[in-house]
Amino acid sequence: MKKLVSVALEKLKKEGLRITEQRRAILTVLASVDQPKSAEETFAILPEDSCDLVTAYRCLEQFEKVGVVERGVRENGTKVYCLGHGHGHHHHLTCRSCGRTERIDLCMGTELDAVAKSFGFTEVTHVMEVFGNCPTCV
Amino acid sequence: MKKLVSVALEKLKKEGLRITEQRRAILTVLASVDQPKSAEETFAILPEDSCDLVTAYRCLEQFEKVGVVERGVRENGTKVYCLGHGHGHHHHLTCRSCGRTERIDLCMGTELDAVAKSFGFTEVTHVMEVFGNCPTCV
DNA sequence: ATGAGTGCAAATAGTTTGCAAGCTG
DNA sequence: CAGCTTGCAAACTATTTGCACTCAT
Repeated sequence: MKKLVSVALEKLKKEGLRITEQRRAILTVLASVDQPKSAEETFAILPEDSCDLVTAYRCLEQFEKVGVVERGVRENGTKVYCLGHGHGHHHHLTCRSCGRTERIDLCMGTELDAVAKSFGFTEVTHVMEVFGNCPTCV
Repeated sequence: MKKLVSVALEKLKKEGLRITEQRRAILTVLASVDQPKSAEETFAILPEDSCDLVTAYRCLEQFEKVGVVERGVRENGTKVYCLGHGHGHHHHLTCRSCGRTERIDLCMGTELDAVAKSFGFTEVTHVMEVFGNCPTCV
């Protein structure tokens, strides 16, 4: 998991962003969990006084901008972020009641790109989240 | 377009929901636009004093619960709703700057269902939105 | 030293809730 | 006429912004 953090930090540097204790802490949290987290959740896991909640929001936004983290959306609209798990783009299956998350590699990014481009759209991105009730929560 | 509204009203009745002027107005708006709208946007299009913004929120929530409308999420997390266009489940390609929306029939709901069920998840739903910059906005 | 990054306070956007009054079936 | 619906006010959650100060480079 340590590696994920240093790779991320490396990328930050490459993109001209500065490396601070706060950013290192946030990335460490994201690397230690296996599910996408919202800014507030990430903040809650952070060691006491690592940084301000606002900083968490700002950092995550920056991280996303340079591609260090991927952003998803919860069923209720909350934005969530996760490190690329070293495997780039992927999606998640999340339990509505307990939040348990499984990784899904299924993705039709290529097809979507093609369709979007046929409409003349550029810089195509997509958000996809799958929700359900997991076996232990039924 | 009129037909869409009456079909929807019919469904409401079948589900035990009451038919009011407010609901009719909201459905009429959704039927008249070809893109998913948020509660606030829908409210803004509504003829003056059709109903309260809160009512729009509540109605859309009810509509979704009984399957009269489908819910999606914008890139920024805003919830959006649209009538089924009479063709059930589908997705959208939305321009980030002007909001222009194209319908996409591409969907891997079946595959997602299968994967989710293999994890033991039930009541599987998914949210997918595609974003890009449309040709006239470049 | 200089501008990116941070903390704190306060403002926003979007949405939800409580409650009394109104209207539908 | 019972109870689903609505309107209004107010609370809330998630997120953003302004500004002075600090720290990484």
